Amino acid sequence: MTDVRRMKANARERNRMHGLNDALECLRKIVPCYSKTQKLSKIETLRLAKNYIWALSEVLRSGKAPDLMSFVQALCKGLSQPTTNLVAGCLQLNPRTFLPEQTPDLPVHLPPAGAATYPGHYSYQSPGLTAGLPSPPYGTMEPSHIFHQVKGQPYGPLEPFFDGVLVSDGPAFDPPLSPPLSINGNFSSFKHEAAAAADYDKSFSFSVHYGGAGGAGGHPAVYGGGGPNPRCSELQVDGLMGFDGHTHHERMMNAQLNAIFHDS
DNA sequence: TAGGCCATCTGGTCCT
DNA sequence: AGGACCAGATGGCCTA
Repeated sequence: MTDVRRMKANARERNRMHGLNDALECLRKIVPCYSKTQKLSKIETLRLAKNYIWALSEVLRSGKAPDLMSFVQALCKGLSQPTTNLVAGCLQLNPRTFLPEQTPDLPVHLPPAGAATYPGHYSYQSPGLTAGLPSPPYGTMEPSHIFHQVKGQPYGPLEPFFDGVLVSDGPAFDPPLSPPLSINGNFSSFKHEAAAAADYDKSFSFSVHYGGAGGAGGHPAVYGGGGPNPRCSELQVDGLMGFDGHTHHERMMNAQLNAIFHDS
């Protein structure tokens, strides 16, 4: 191969890998626990994404709001200890509470009671939960990032699962960097849980939210203060990274999910 | 210093 | 023939 052809091939390969990395960066922002300062490695991003998809599939399959412990356990399956700690840190979880066999003697550093906090989201408190914990600042993840807020109820049916597990008091290191994704779904509308659903919205209303910039729950750094991320064009085309909440893609997803749940 | 992660280069293979 | 894709090799950077 001539030098010119080789150089052109190298440039193409570089470009291709940049595209791959851009897509991976988009994936990092979609999976739970996105942090600009503590980036997940490529392999950990893929593992976490796989676990996230699996966990959400299980939620859809079972039609029930899962408990937080099971969900986080599923998220952390196969992840390295530092990544597990990061996920735990994002959720204000003590890894020992959901991975007892893995981390039997982890030191726990919980924030002092009454410390300042960002209203409405849970943040991680330094120092790290374990010796292997990456340095702060950590990413943060609202409970609603995983599950949803039911009408008129701050964190809906999952709120009890956060009791004694999550710590909502404590200084925040970062505004939430993960897209404040929430899956709006009233799992309690199934027949066997009809009673519990009495106070909830009876109609299924699934939607995936990527909140706009601004406010403590916003995403200004990632989304450039309201503009789309040019690196995620393939997602924008489909509307997944939209700012207005209800894109075509999202409506399609809602329709499909609603169909699934109404058929069941 | 070792190990992990990453970007880049390179040659091979497959497809259009 | 040229481009896309892939995997191996290599070297740099960072952290424990």
